[in-house]
Order: sequence, then C-alpha cells, then structure tokens
Amino acid sequence: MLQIPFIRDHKDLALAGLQKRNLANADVMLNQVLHLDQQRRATQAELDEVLARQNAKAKEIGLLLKSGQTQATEAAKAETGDLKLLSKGLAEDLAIIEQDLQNVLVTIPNIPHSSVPAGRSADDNEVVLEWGDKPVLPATAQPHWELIKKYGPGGGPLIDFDLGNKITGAGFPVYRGKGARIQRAMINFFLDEALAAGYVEIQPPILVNEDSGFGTGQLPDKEGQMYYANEDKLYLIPTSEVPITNLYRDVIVADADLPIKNTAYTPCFRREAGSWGAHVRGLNRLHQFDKVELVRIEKPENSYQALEEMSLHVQGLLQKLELPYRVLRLCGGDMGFTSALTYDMEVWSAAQGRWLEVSSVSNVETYQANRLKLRYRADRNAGPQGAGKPQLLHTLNGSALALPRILASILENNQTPEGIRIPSVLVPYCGFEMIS
RNA sequence: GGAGAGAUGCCUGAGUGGCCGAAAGGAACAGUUUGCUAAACUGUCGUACUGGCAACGGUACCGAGGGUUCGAAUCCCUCUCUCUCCGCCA
Repeated sequence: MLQIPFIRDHKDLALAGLQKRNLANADVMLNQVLHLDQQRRATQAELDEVLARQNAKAKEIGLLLKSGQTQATEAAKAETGDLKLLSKGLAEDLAIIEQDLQNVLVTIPNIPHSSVPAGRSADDNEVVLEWGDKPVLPATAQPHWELIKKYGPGGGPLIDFDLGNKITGAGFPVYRGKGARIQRAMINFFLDEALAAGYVEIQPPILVNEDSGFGTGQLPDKEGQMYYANEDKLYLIPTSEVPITNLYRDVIVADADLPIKNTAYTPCFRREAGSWGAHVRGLNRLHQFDKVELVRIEKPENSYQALEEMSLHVQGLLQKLELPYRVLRLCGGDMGFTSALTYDMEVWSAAQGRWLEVSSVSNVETYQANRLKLRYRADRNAGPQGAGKPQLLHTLNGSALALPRILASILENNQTPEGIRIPSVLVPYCGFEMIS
C-alpha cells in the first residue's frame, strides 16, 4: 500500500510510476486518494474538536458534582446532548471516508523503481544476462511429460498425473520413487544453501488468516487465486512469503536485529484460475508445488544491495545445478502488484525449447511494510532528541527455488539413452546418480 | 467438544466509574560516580492521526467490536485468544 504522505508530496512521481505499469486510470485514483485524504483530515479535525469540548464538559460535571452543586450539574448535563449527537455524526462520516480511502488505496499497485523498463507484457522484459550453454539434444529427445512416464518404481511413472487426478484433481501430481526422492533432495539442497548464506530456517503454517493475506498484498488483489477453507476462514498459502513476512506484522524491529534473513520450505497452492491452456503441460503449471523461499527485511538504504545478493544467490543455485539460465528485469507491465523491482530467473528447457520461470526475486520496498506496520526505530543515539520515530522497513522475497520447473529442466536437459543424469551437486542428497 | 479463570505498556504487575495514557518493579538507553567490571544515583523510556516554524497542544487506543453513562481500563453484551480441569486424539 502506498503511503499517503508520499502521494501528497510527490504526486507527479507516483503518477509517472503507475503509468509505467500502464495503469489506465492512475490519475483518477491518485486524485481520489488526495481528495478523500483531504476530507478525512478535515472531518477528523472537526471531530477532535467536538470531542475535546465533550471531554471538557465531562470534567466540569465531575467537579460540580464533587462540590455538590446539583442544579448546575443537571444544567451542564443537558448541554452535552447536542455535542454527543454532533460527534456521533462526524464519527460516522469519518468511518465512511476512511473506508472509501482504504478501498481506493488497496487497488493501487506499487510504484516501480526507476530502473524498471516501460512495457506492456513479458515481451518487453529486459534480459540482464544469460549463463551457460543450451544443450543440443538428439532429435529423439522428449519433453519431461513423456520422460516421467518411465523410470518410476515397477516400471510405472516417476510422476503420476492420472493418480493425482484420481485422488485430488488436475494439477496435483503424485511423485513416486526417485521422483519423490529427488524432490526431497532438492528441498534439502536449497535449504542448506540458504543456511550457508546466513538465512534462518523457518517452518511456518501453510494456512493463514485474512489479516496475513492482506498484509503481504494477496488480499484483496488476488482473492480468487488462493484456496480458501471456508469453515475456518483460512487461506492456503500461494507462497511462504505470506506467512514468513507476516511474522513481522505489527512489529517494531530493533536496529540491532536488522537485517532479517529467513528461509522456508513449504508447499504452495495456487488455483491458477483462468490460466490453463497452452504451455501448461506436465510440471509447467501446478496447483500444488514445493518451493524454498527467501525473505529479507532490510533498512531502506540497504534493500537494493540485498536484492542483488538474492539474485546472485539464486544464480549460484542454478549454476551449481548446471542449468542454463537467464535473468530478466521485468517491465512495468509484467511486474507483480506489490513489487518495485523484480528479477525473474528462467531456466532453458531443452526439449520444450523455451525458457521456464523458476524464480522471481522482488524488492517491494515499503509496500508490504506499510500494510504490515513493520517498522524499525532509527538509531536511538542519533541526536539530542533521542530516539527517532519508527520508520517503515523494506521487505524482499525470492524463490530459491521452486521445484517443478527445475525438475522439468533437469529431466529434459540431462536425458541420455541410459536415463536421466542427476546434477552432481544433488547426488549426495539423492543417493543416486541416474534416474533409470 | 464440556466446565472454570483470564487478556493492561518491551516484561512482571497495580488499577472496579472522573484526580488513569495508566502506579510500582524489572529490562533497555543516555549521563554522573568509578582504574575496569559490578553497584549506586540522575534522566529518558508506547503507537497512530492531527494543529504548529518551533515550544507546545488536540484526539484515539488498556485483546476485538458494540452498548450503558455527562464521563469507561473499570459496568453490560457479542466475538477472538490464552490458561486449568474433563473428553477426544497424532
């Protein structure tokens, strides 16, 4: 959520930023915010003044009562009726204005960082770098959804979509034998790498309440994309970014505790409503998948340095897995709602002949922190006035990594007549060198 | 799921209608004393909105939401959560 003082002071910047996202009615929305904010302040000033008079009157009555002036007391009481009516009306007005203001504010996405290129779609993303050589496969090479039909226990599939379909539905695959073991291997590898990079491992709940969904920006923006347990009003997480970041909701972090670097493995659940069709075969798009996530909480002045570190961390993983990849800087039109700057990492899937997004690393600056009320106290010894006012922190998140498309790439890129070669870095975790 | 108790500031904890944004202690921070550490002493020590150049004011918040009252941390109602006992159970 954008900060109102920012819009008030830098409307031109906000507008230019939102236009980079091709937000058609940005100007209208910003003007609405400013107008409602103006109304809010005026109404609140008026209300505060009436309440102050009420408080004074009440105090006066208390004193009169104490001195036993019954008549004067009754007279004073009679005067409070009008004030009460007035304040009640103003309070109602204020509540409506605040609600309207909130309603507009939550529909405005984050302002893109100055380095974000303008653009409408994925075609306009900027390729930052490419790493590795794309493998040249023989003509007989198969996409992963064919490869997974073999190599499973008892000659069955490694990953069974039909079985998943039977017990749950489409997009919920069953991993079997070495298919299951390589999943576990990747999770452990990714977590160990995060630990080595100084991240603290967290195991969060995978259902969250409405406040958490709001805090990280899934609600109300992506309401329909999350599974919802109606009876208990809980959402299945679409990413562990949600519970991990919400750990710090309503928290004022001590200066000494920054930065905060957390990592978590969780399954992720996405309804992917409306996104099925071409290019979603096999592991390319699932309703349930596993992911190791990085979440960082940083002081504003350090957050872009942290973003680069996260990008390098993810790239390190891909290099160790020997997967050719490229890094994209997303354009304004392709960037997520909450993000100020996003790098996507895409792995080359040889048999499909296309890039697959396996990680998305974002700095959302204060956008989530403003909803979360996640702040820190600037240096207590800064000046003679002592402690500064609490300031919003920056939050960052990134996948490191999402498993299914990594697995798809390994299967396709490393296929040989003898079977699938496991990247050497995963062998100690798997306990086998080939899927055959 | 049943019965009972409770929810106050960073923590402990006092506060049953006005003098309470809230005692006291602890922690933390700054300073004084000190060869160092410790101790002692002094001071600071909630958040948000809002007015003001500032000094300094106003308003709201004592789990959440309603209500009673001139006035609510304090009384009433609803909800949420925590604890204890019972039941069920990985």
